Amino acid sequence: MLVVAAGGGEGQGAQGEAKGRAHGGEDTPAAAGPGRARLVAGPETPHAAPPMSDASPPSPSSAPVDPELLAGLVGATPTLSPLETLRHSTAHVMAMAVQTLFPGTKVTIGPSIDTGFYYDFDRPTPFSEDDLRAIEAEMAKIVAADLPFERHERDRAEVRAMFERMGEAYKLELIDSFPPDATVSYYTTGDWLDLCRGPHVARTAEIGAFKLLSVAGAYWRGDERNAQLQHIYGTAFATQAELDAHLALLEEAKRRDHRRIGKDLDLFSIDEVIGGGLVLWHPKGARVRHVIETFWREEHFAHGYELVGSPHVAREELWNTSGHTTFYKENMYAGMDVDGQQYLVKPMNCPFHCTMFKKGLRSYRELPHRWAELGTVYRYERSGVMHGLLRVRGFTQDDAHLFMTREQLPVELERVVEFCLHILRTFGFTDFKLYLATRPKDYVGAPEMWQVAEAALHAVLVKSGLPFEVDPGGGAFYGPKIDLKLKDCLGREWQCSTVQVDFNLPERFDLSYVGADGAKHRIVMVHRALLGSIERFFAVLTEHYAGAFPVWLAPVQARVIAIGDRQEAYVEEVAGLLRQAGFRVDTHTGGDKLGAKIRQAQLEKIPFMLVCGDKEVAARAVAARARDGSQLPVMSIEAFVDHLRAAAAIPRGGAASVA
RNA sequence: GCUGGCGUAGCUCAACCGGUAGAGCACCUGACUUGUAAUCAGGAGGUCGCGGGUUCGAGUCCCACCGCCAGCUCCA
Repeated sequence: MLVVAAGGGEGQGAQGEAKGRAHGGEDTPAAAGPGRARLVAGPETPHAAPPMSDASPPSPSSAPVDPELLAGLVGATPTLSPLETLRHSTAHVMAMAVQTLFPGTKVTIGPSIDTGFYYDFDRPTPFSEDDLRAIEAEMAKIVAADLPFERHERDRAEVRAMFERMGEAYKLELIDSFPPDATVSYYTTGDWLDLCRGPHVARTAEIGAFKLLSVAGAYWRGDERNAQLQHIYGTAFATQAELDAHLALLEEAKRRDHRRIGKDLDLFSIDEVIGGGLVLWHPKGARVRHVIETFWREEHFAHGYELVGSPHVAREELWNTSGHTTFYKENMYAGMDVDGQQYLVKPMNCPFHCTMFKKGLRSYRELPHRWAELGTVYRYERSGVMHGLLRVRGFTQDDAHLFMTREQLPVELERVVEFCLHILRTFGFTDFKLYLATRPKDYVGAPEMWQVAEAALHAVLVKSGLPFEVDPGGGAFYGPKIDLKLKDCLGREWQCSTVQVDFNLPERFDLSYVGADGAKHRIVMVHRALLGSIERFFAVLTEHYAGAFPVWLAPVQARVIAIGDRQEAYVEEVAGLLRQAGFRVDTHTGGDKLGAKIRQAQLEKIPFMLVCGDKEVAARAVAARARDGSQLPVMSIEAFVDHLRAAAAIPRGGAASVA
């Protein structure tokens, strides 16, 4: 029943939080910046309930590399794929070109990455776009010279002395981080050399097609307390055709950018006067959102959930109880004084649901409770990280909290994952990859409970038949979790869904139930979000469909078009009938030529255009054109209603969408 | 937040070395009454992101600020 996802992909859409240690707590107070409206930074790992794993910009996903592991590799040549080797060699050629053209520039590191390579340089003046072209030209010369890559191994002191003479301070720092007895290698390319453990292609002529794409600041070793370097990013492939294909993919991604489409189709906007990361939903976007949310609510009722609601603010005491004022301070906005009481804007919904659960004595007979809410939350994000709808400061989570006995956990987890896949498939996604994050070093809760939960999560993953990876120690301090990433039509991965077991809040809120034995037992709690946030999911949907939403989601499903003024009354009548039948329909009458009316509807990506001329009026029919340019036979209004009804049916569970 | 780039009409963009802001689309009006991706003509529309400064004169140069875009440990 479960579809197995394919491998590969671009690896976009992961985000810091996907790593389990939610990002907020890692910000130092000093780094917090002038977010005046916030509380003072706090130390620990944030709670990150149904973690807003949503709002992340497309960014490469990767596992952190353990420094000790790295140290163990020193001297040894790592295994790289042919493409990785080629890219790494291209990075060397770029560094050589840079040091040739810009003497005095210091080199740092230049690895291959999923989509190409980069090299970070230390140079007082920044590189310009023109510099990139000059560097490319110089690289071409090096490739044409067909210089050999030669590996040299020397003892550390010797190599160190060499780089010291060269004034390559960063290389010295790297060498000093190696174990004392390590053999250190470097590679030469002609008369240029670079500390490197390899491997490389044999000769520069083996380097294929490459292109330098951008230059930006990057911190030495990724730490913003370190010097900022110049990061030149490029990509390389074995053949020009592959490079062209990659560049075409980048163009396609640009064409599908939800910020572009959001503007073109008048779906949403973000206004600087309102504030960064705060979204205005225009009528068309709000209409799509309404369809998403209506479907979401109906499905939740159908799957044993109840909908609940909670306010946007609560007294500070609530957040003290939940612990947010300690471990989530970083991401919370400063409160407001109400009658002498401090109120804080909610960054999460869970404390409300927990409070609700405590109303009354709970029996095992009534469990589990599955309480869902489209809850709008606000979280501080640093100004540089906002990105369209993908990373915002105010967003609506499709949140739910499940309160249960520990015995119910395995079954409930399985139900949640199945439900999640059902929802995502309905929206047209078919490729998924799951990640299980297990107990970290610092954690709360009983080890045996972790064991039970991790085993249950693992069983769900296996049963799903979907590809998954385990991230040992990647769970939140309060419980293990499954993150689900979906792949869009360009193969990019996006994290939306998350299912997290929480051993923390039931303790903090003292959530319990009376068991069959008459005694009180601790509740087991699960947080989950399926779409993640409505904003982020909407962005992913928009990019996946390039704005041509499936009929059931399209803001306007059909436009009735009059060829001339004579059909205007008929057009309004047809539109009225379709609206009465429950469809989203508008009209286009007036002086434009038919071609112009068609063109406009095409640009708006409206699924059906119903052309009405004198012939259609006489026959009480419509001539429908689909947005793919195909022509439906002229049919009666009633026949078209049937056609549209079929086309607009919600493809529950993932039937192919029509038109 | 940091580094770099950018910010001109609703949108996409022009404006040489500083000389007093322009086009297309969209919008409004009129004409046209049209058969499947742009009919024609006219009109209106801009504190050139904001605030200072230099200059006889600033969209253009300088400073500060705001915003947007890209990047910010896939590791010698």
